[in-house]
Amino acid sequence: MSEQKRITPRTLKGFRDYPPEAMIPRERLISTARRVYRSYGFSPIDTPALEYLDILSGKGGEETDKQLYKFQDHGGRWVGLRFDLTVPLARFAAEHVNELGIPLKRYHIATVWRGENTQRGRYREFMQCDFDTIGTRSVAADIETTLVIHDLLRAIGFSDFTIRLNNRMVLSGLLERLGLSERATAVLRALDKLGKIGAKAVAEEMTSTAGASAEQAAQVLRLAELPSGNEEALRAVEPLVAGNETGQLGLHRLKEVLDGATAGGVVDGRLRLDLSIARGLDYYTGTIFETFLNALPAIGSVCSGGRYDNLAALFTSQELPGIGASLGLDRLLAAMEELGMIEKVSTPAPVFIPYFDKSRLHDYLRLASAVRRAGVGVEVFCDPKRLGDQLKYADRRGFRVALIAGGNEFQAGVCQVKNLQTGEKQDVPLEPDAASIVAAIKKLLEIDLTA
RNA sequence: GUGGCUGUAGCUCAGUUGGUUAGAGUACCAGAUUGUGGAUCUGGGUGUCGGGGGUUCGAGUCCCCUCAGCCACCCCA
Repeated sequence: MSEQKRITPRTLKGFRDYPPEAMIPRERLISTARRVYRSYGFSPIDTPALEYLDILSGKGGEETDKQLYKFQDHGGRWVGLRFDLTVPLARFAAEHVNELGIPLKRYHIATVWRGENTQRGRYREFMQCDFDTIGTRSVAADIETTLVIHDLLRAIGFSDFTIRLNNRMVLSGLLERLGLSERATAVLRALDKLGKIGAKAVAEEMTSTAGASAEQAAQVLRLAELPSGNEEALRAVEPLVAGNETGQLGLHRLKEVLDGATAGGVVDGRLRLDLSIARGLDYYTGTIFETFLNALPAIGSVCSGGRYDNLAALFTSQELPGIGASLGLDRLLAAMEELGMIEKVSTPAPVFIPYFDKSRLHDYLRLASAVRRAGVGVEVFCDPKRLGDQLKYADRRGFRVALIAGGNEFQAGVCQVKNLQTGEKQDVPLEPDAASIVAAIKKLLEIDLTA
């Protein structure tokens, strides 16, 4: 026998395997997002992972360019892996709006790649769950976007979170008045760090890096000192944008979004005006969102987005205004893991049937398929090992119910339905359609859900 | 991309100033039990000490490089 050369199994930095324990909550989150998006009428789309490089790098940020995974394909074409879902959406919209019509409401749940340094909740391959409404400037879309973010977080199981709301036009108006329009990007980038590094450090960065005067920096920072109540904050902003049309328009829209969200059922306190959020991406032009978990603000925004005037300017002369947001699935999962919200289960099926009596395989299979027909997942163990071992397996995987039947049960025409969480068991008549057994299972599963 | 910290069994970790054959708990596997698991008992170490090179009589331990993880910067989900 010759020695076989083995390759060390490993994954690239920032790329991960997802074992069942990780994949089950992941899939659950994806299906929650899908359900919420669909409930507002957003339709699914998908686009290729690989695009022509000029399409991806067209937007042109230097930072973006550095993070792009790019290479030449077999035909010598320069291609790249998408690093977000917005640029592919722009290309998609430019190609297909005329067939699909406006407004185009789509969601897109897919993997993206960024070759940047890794950190907790930050990977090189991760999944985004985007939804966007394209082709309208109506405030109704801004409000709806707010409601979707809110419903999404609620549906996932959070109640303690804050959606921070801002409008780029207010910032622009203020900067115009201060004569800082030229330096807007750098100033806003500094302002965006307010929550993290504090007012003093922000002021310093504004004067040193962004080239603002101390007086200008102080003026910008007054945004941070706004009262915490939304009504009061709105009133306080008024004098700051007085006489500036852009700023006033932005302020008006903020008010409309706040009122609309309240009408749509967003509880007071979950949506907060915060003029210090600026978002890194510079294609946002109006409403901006960032969502933080109050229990874990350090992990950053888990759902961000905003309004843009002209999504596809790079690809078409047709003007396509829109608004949307993106749920950071992997970041959110990292947060949920840390908050103990991830149930340790490695089976997606709730019911377990031990392969108990060697001669009864067909009976087990029949029973399993009857239960499946009733819409409940069942696993039949595949080796007739000792019952204790099989139950141990079921326990480790997180099964909720076991259907145990051996010679005694078959003789008596019953099946033992066992609650694996409490150990309680009961004998239930074994019928051809397993109706009584299904009823017993459903009852158990319901009780567990409400507990 | 820059800087700092870390890396020993699947997991959590111990391992003395460099010294012989690298340990514990837990998990896992096999069995005292051919009918009942989530804390019974018994047996089993499952390890390229992240990888490579160097110093040394001798390296898990010291030095260099590299890979990976965490933290900060940057940027962002």
